[in-house]
Amino acid sequence: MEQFRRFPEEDRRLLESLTERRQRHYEAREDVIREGEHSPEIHIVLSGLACRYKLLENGTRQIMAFLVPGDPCDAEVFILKQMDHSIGTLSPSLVAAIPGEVVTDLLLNRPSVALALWWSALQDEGILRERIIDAGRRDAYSRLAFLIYEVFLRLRAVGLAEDGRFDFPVTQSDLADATGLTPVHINRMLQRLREEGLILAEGRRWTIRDAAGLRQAAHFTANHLHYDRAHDEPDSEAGRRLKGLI
Amino acid sequence: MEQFRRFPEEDRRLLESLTERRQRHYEAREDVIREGEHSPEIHIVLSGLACRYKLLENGTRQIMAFLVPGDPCDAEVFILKQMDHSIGTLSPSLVAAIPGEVVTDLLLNRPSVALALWWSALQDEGILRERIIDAGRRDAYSRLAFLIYEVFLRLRAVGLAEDGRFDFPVTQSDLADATGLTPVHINRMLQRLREEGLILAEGRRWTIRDAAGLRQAAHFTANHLHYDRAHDEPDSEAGRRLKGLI
DNA sequence: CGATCACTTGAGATTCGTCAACAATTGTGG
DNA sequence: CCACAATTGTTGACGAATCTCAAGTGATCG
Repeated sequence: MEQFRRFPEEDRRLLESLTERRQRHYEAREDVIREGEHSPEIHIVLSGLACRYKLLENGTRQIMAFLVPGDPCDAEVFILKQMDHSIGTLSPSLVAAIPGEVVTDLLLNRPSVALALWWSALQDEGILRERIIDAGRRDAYSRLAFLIYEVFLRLRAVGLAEDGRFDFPVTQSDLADATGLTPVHINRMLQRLREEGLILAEGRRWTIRDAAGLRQAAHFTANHLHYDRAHDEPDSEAGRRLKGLI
Repeated sequence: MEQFRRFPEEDRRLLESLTERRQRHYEAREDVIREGEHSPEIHIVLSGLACRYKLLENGTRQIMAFLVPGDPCDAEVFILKQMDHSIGTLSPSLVAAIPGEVVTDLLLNRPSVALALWWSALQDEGILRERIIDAGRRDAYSRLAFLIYEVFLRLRAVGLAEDGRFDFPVTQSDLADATGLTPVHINRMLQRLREEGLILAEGRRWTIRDAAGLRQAAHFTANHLHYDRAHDEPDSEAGRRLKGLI
């Protein structure tokens, strides 16, 4: 959540204490919240890997986003009556629950947190848009490369990818559900990525062996992640405007 | 913008006067704002049809969303440094520009407007997610049916579709760019939709002839649009919480 | 040690894309 | 109002990407 702008020390401690108060451990493949449900609290992934998904009439599952540690899951139930999709874990995960009233209070009194939440929502949108391009205009090979590279970047941004190595506990079926391809085809494309020396996947442990090559295979351009002002740069105009706003 | 909750009369008048003050007419296929740009104002489509799109390296265009009258185009430049995609018109359109400071002021002092903007952003997200499913798991026929049905619903929600008839001034190429298909294939699928008596397209004027059939062809489930509490129902818990919030 | 789940491989079917030609419509200048 | 150009829509033949089905290998776990 600090990728848009660093929090004041006070806010960081406050958030840490909030996430420590109500935690729950989920097994792999458990639901955190289901389509149609409303929740009085919002959830934040602390460790593990989760995803937004939807079950379709024909029984297939579409994964619409991966959620890495630090990602808020369901800030939207706050405004909308119910979830229009489900959140489920892919690996054993630790998830914090923050009561709605507390979030209200944060939005009211902690502009840095409000800004971070807003930024997170906008980043989500950017990622979704990119995934549409991905699905619509790239072939299976690029699509898979894109997905892997994006997950890698996002994990690295939260300090979970050292030296191009990271845990990515998904099955080839999960990747199929996320890309809209079949497991069989995912398998073949993974082989190609491996043969070409771009990645290495040993069990759930992945390694990016040729980041530039992978990026190229994915036709990746990063500006949809809006990471570029992640640090202590002087605030932008908009940032300044909003700082005292909420 | 009132689909989530009606505005107080005062707010409505305020917004109307704001949109009247700075309007600009665009021809078909003009850009309102381009990828990479930052704008000191946000734009709202008043009439016509616009879209969010992105040009890819290979020269193709991906349309990620249609913007119908009432839709805010670029509320995000408010927070993010620059647009990660472009907004362009598809037909001659009237677009209002509202200066950033005014928006700041609205967010501060007009909870109903703040809520509407937030809701609009969340609805956008839902639509994007649905489009991912669309691209990933539906065949060309359903994809096209889905797109048409969704546009119809959104136009109807803003009073621009009487009796299943509405203006939808797009070429088959535009539809191809929006669905990730080729114009040729769009043509064939449109023929099929016509043959089956689901739709009628005479020039830019479209008619839904069999809404239920189209809905079925599209595998459409509407909850991602979150229209269900469009009217003067008692406020939800979240709505009440937020009312005094921003 | 057997069962289950994930992964791998091959062959054939299907959807959709590509290319190329042509028809219909719209727009434009004379 | 006409003639022509440009854009949009339509059609067919063919090829490529991806899916489906089916079988088999390999790991993991009780």
